[in-house]
Amino acid sequence: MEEQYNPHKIESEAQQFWEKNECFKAVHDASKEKFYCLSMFPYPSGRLHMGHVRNYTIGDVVSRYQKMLGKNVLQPMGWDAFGLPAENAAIKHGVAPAKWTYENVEYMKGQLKRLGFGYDWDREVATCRPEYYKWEQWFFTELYKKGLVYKKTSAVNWCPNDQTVLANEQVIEGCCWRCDTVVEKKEIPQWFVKITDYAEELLNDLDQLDGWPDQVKAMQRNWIGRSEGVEMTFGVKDSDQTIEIYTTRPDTVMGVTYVAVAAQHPLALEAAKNNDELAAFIEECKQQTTAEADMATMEKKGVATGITAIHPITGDEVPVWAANFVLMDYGSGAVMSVPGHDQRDYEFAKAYGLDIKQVITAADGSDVSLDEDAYTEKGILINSGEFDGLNFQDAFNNIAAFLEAQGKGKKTVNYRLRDWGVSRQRYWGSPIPMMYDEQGNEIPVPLDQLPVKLPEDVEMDGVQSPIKADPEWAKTEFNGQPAFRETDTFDTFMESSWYYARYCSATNSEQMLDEEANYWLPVDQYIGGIEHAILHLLYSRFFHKLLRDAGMVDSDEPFKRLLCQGMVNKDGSKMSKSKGNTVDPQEMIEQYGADTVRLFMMFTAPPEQTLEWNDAGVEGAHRFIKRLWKAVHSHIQSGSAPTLDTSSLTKEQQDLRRKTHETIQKVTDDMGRRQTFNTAIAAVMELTNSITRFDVITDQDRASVQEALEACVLLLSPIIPHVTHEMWSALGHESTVMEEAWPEFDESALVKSVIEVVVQVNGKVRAKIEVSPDAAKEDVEALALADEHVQKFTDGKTVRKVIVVPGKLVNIVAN
RNA sequence: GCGGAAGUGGUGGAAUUGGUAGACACGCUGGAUUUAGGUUCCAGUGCUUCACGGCGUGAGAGUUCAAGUCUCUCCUUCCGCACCA
Repeated sequence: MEEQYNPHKIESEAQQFWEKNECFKAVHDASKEKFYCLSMFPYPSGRLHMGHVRNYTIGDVVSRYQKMLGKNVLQPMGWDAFGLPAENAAIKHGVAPAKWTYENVEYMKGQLKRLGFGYDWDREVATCRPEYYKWEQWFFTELYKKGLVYKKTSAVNWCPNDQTVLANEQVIEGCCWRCDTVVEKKEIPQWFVKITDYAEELLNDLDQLDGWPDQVKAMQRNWIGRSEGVEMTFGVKDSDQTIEIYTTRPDTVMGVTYVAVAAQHPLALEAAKNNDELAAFIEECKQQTTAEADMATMEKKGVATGITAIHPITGDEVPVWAANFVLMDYGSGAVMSVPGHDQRDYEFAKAYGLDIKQVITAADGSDVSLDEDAYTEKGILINSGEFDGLNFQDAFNNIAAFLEAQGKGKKTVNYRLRDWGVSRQRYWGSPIPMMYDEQGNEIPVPLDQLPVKLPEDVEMDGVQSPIKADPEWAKTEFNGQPAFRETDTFDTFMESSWYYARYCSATNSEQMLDEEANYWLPVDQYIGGIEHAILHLLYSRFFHKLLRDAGMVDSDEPFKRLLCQGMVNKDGSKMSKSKGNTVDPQEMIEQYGADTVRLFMMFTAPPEQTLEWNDAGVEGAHRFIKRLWKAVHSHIQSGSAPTLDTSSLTKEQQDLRRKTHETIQKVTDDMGRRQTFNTAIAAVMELTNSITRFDVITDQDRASVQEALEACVLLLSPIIPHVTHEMWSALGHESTVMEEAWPEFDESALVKSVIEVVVQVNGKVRAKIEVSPDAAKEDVEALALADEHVQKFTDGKTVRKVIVVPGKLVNIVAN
């Protein structure tokens, strides 16, 4: 062992050792308990950023810790390789997206290796490889055969900058999630996957996910948006048409004074043919749909359609209005309006002079006024004929039953979740494996013709996808007849929705998944950014259920435990190129070595919390490694230490040994149950400080230090694996530290001969006394009362009460 | 508006079950080593007070022998969703 800590030499040697001995190869072995640890795979953008380093360090620490616990660990890595940036870079630099992507993959792979992450590279996947997307294409055709895939022409979110369709989830406050351009509406034929068929299961199964953050589960619940209500049918006067509406407040049905429909509602469109004002309004609404951000605050506007609706219960005639606040794609695009008890309906009624009728009054009898606002609380029905006096729940049930008996309505469950539009008009993605005959009939591409390969050697003109620009590409045949390929590609969320499963069977060229999938899955620990709380994590859960229903996996959920790591900030805001506050991981590794970067990341903040980058903090982490290095070096200078004789330890030796075992106990809990790696490191730092302060005179002193140093090395090895690899052998071991068992604490070492007890008078600390751990309560109390510092504060007062918390404190109440 | 998280020294953070607030580290101050800088080592470091003490976890109330932790009211910040009938 060299006297000076030389991270580059040590790290290179350790990495070579791991590679040569295939230390991270994950082998299917049904006799062993498995642990599948997965970090979200990166988009190969060029180089790693600090967010990646944080994410992957956490994953590597968990993996190495679990391996030391004796688990058969799988930790794979791959590339989310399709997507827009490759096209943009290709246009900018005149290089094919594939070439750009593969070069980035090579560079970033080198960076991951340099950081010492223990991946099984034999299972590496890149989603842009035909071997990968072949199975995605095949699975899509299977879903098509099952009726879970369909094509429909619909208004989609269109980003005029990226020239592509966006999923609802990719529209952030009316703007493109990637480039922030204001999104427009466009009518385009699209492929959809029926995620709504699984809405209920996706919602209910969230309850199984005990290992997920509440925040993420809440976001998914919110996104799925289940509501219970009643669907009912209004008649149309002088017509056999009807208007379907959905409401969650059927108890207010007797307060309906008008019906509002979306501008795009078929009835409104029809009525507009003879109504210029309505036609103009519909046109105006089309323009407005883009700015969804303003929707909530937008002024309520509408135009009377001239149509009269018939109330399903009373038979009363109410006007039908087209209104800008009614959404066409939620429910049926029409609502019953109860201005007395719905704030939007109220504002609209006020604006257009429509009737406001009160049908609900407060359950506690307090005054209800409709002068300023609608009364939206649930209360007791009035002015509602036979339903008067009912509360919300009874009214809900009775009115639903009444409508059902009349054939005019029924209870319904509604979801906000929409089907997943997976078509993209971009080039750099998996071709959608469908074709059309000359009549335009849909034909799924058969398995023996898969994959439908995306040509990789292309030139990008920056306007159109090369497979759309080249008419020859689409030409194919089916059963001897000419056919044309779909030229749209999949949303890249398709690839990232099942990669976690493919790692298990990554090299199988015959099947999408095999028996290994059921050995490794579900993922025991998933780690990634909170930005995927809805999109990726919901789609993956959906895909897992599809795989399950196709008989390929037998679990219901893909990710048992989820950790969303916080952002990496500098100067108070997220590191980003545009802000110019990035720190390049590569530079940090070159300056300090991988172990320092890993240690700093794990020490500075708990994993879910935002981490503030601090150059001085990196120095501090580096300094700690050097201190530990020095402690090991000076210890081994005097030769090997004898065996520790625990039966005859001095007080100082006992104290150090207790500290060692307390540290093992705490770090074990912090690394496993709590996942607070920052406090685990702090505990080892304390132990290191105890070692440094410990006077070494006898052989048994050296044996105590040996035990303490070994604990430090073992406990830190998941976090700083290279330097501990070197120190472990320097401490005289033939074995490899990463293959050692995680240390266990010795209960008997934790026993104290005296314990310190805090003495409070009226809740304030006044003294500390030393007592035997098995001292009787009465004796501790007597000792506390007799203490001179305590007496200073009890003097002249009467002791009313004494509380003794064994082993901790005494509180004397006196006045 | 709805949902979620958070607010503790100069800074990052710790306090896990209601029981010593500020572990560990950064920074700073003083000292040793050094020609100097850096490194390394030692000591100090919540505020206040000469001291005994007093005060102190966003604000205010409450429960309790005891509150950073529990309850209520309020303020602030961050994140997500948002005309979803």
